[in-house]
Amino acid sequence: MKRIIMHIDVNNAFLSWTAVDLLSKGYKVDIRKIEAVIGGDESKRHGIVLAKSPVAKKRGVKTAETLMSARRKCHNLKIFPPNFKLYKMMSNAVFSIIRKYSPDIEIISIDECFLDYTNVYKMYGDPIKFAYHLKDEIYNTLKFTVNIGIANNKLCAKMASDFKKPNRVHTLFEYEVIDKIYPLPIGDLYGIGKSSSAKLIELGINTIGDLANADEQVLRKTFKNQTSYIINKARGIDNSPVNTEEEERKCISNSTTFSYNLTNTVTIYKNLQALVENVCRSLRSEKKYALVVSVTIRDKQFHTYSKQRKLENATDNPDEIFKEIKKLFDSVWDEEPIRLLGVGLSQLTNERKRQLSLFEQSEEVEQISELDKVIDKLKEQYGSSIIQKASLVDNNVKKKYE
DNA sequence: TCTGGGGTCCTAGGACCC
DNA sequence: TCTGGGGTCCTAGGACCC
Repeated sequence: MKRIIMHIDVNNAFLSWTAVDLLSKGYKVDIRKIEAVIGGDESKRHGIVLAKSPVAKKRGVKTAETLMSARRKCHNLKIFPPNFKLYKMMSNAVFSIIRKYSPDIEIISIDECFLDYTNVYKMYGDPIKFAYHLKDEIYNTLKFTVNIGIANNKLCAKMASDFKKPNRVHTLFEYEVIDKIYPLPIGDLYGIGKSSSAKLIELGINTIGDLANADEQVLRKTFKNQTSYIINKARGIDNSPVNTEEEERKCISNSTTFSYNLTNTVTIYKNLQALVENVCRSLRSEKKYALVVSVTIRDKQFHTYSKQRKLENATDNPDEIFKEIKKLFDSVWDEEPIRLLGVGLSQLTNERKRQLSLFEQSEEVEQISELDKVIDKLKEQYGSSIIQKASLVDNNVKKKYE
């Protein structure tokens, strides 16, 4: 028997969620119905579009474009700041409605998930009727709309939910693939971005159908061993299972774009240290240890480069990680003014796997870790400003005078 | 003109070993 | 003077997604 998979996607999630929040606070305008976007603070150089209203979209506003450019397209554009705490709450609310019907869901981002309907088919019946019911229940309960795509695999369910928006249910069953997606431009295929579509168009492949019928040997020169994978995607073939288990995190990172470019090493180190503290907090909350640490630098020309190093032993110790980060930074920075700094941890393990040297006391290592855990607890209860390492108590962190 | 932040996965080249 | 081939690990960077 064929699987039945649904993909549930909140329409313009950040903007819808902010709209609902504003209306609940007495705001008179539904920002979904005007030229509006959710965007960062331009004075902090975070000035890009995170989400757009359908009206703004009609005027050509695209996600991730600059607010400056969006304003040129919409002369009455209203810009609202993001509220990630609110978004997390809204996200949890929608997933818990879906989870009432089946535990077989895979959450793939803050605003979308897959539901494997196969096992509950007998219980709830016709998937299309069910999808309409679910969509309406979400709207009636939470006051925002979703799109639902129904198909025989995840890829097609995802493609289907991306058809006409908002507030729609679409199907893309195996027998509908040729009619419904073969005519679409190649860039509409999930996983084919700007770079790959440019290469494909160069090869005369303009639609998903062109790719589905392409000569594998010809594509192999460009796409190597990804070739049959992307051709299968164009044909709507995807056997990946709905992954109910929460995936273990594979990396943790934190980065900041500064209001002003940094050149002063004292300020740079303080910011690197703050980034290290952040990633280490996440690391400890996951009860993991990192084997690889990396630093990323973006300079004022927007050139981005990085350096990483594998450690002898996995660690969650911020001082140890900061020492490495500082070394990596010193070895790679070319003294160009810095726009962004990032710190990353990867190859995460569940054990410290630490081979103690002869003179190292195991209790000492434990104590450091225990102290950090206590600090985390305090921060959790009283907010992150309650306690800071002495070296971080300095207003200069993230406030630049350069 | 201006361009966020957090992820995952893949490739390519060099080092190193047998 | 001419110089194998695999295999694995590490690092840098790019592509793609939301």
